[in-house]
Amino acid sequence: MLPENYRLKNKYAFSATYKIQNSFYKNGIIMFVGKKSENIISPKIGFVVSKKTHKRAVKRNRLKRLMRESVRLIIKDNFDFKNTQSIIFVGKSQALGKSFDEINNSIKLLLKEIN
RNA sequence: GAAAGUAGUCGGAUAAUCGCGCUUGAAAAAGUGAGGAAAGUCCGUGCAUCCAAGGACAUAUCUCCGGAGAAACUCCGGACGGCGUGAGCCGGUGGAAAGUGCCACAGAAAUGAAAAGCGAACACUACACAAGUUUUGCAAGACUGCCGAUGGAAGUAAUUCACAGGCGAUGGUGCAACGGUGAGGUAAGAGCAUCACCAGCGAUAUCGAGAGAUAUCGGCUAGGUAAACCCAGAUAGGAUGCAAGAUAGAUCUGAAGGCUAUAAAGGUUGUCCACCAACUUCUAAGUUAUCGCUUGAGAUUAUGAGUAAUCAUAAUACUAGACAGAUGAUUAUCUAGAAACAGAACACGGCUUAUGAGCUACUUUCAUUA
RNA sequence: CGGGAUGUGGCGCAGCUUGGUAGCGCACCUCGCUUGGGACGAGGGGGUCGCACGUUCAAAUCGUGUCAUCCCGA
Repeated sequence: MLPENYRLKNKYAFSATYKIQNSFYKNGIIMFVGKKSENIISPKIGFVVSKKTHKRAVKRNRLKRLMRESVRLIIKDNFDFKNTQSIIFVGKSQALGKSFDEINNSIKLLLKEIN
């Protein structure tokens, strides 16, 4: 898990982020970007791989962990999120079974889209 | 040496860097962190709340015997049946001489077996006869087949008879035709108070705790289907599942109408009796925390009892407990050049299914050599 | 976590209760009709009933297990 101030937690935060409908797609990963506001130190980030993507829990967990690890390394490099409140990454079936390098590149490309 | 069977084991390891959950601690830090199936949810329980604590019927589940177990579509040992050359494996395995139903097609007949048909009159088709169709009647005396002993008829006789009589063998149909195969026997035949072997039924004796096994005798035979209804026996308080539920805090508001009669409607198990509760309109609020939560019908080791499942006693350690939900990423080396199936969400006992590369023990069959 | 349903030609559905013949519509192929096409008419092909085992003389149908898909409740 990410450090506690980076976690996107409750149901209202998730649905609020989805409602903005500001999304980007790359290699089986969809990124939803939430509102912007001043005085935000760290963005809240959530990861979703639904049961419809794959039936087996092991494969869903694997994709989620790879995405989380990639984001963790990016945060460590002091990436500038430009005062974004919340971000959600949704894994789709095209991303299943890919290596860490492929996932990492996709997420880096997606995060460049934030303005 | 090859091919099998059974039981068990293993379920990646090491190092470096960057990280996560929980516990302890003031902090630094230390400890600890998925499975053999955690899966499917197919059974059975604990635990929790609510209803009932009264009765009847219905309903559901189970079904060889003994034992184990909290219970189980559970396990162990045995019996019987089936499969396999064998080691072994598989089996929802009570009752069809209580009753009902079903057994397609074929066949005379599918279960009180047997009608393998026959005769006559009238009508129709037809010129008529022959022949056919239809209708009606008949009940073991008749018909097809086998036989011609006995009796009868014909004939000198051999012999013949759609004569009486005897028989249910043979042929055909079908999964199945009121025991099977062979011999004797007979005119031909037949379980035929004839025989041998076998199946089945009943009785008796012996062995066994029992399922059952073995032997002898008897009469001389009763179709299949209960994973069709059913019968018999046994068992079962019901509903809802940890998002159960408990505690604390916040909220849970306020107002008006209705609450007499009839009918209808809700809940408690499917029904009945019986019992319990209540509605409508306007209006207000709603991102909580802790417990339940892991010390247990537990685990490991040893000893004892038992064929075994399992049980008893003693010692040892405490070993995930999250809540957008922890076990990860990268690199290198190795087993084996690329590690399968797969992720705890209250817990436990089973069953079922998925699974890479090997290893160990015992057993069987075949081949080769001595 | 709990509950329910479905699986049958290429597609959508009957048949299962009460076991013996797998059928209907659309689509497909051939022929006819037409100057040609469509429509119409006639004829034809194609499925072993998701999979496995069992009960039975006989299974799409009955029983058990298993796989997949869909839906509902908290």
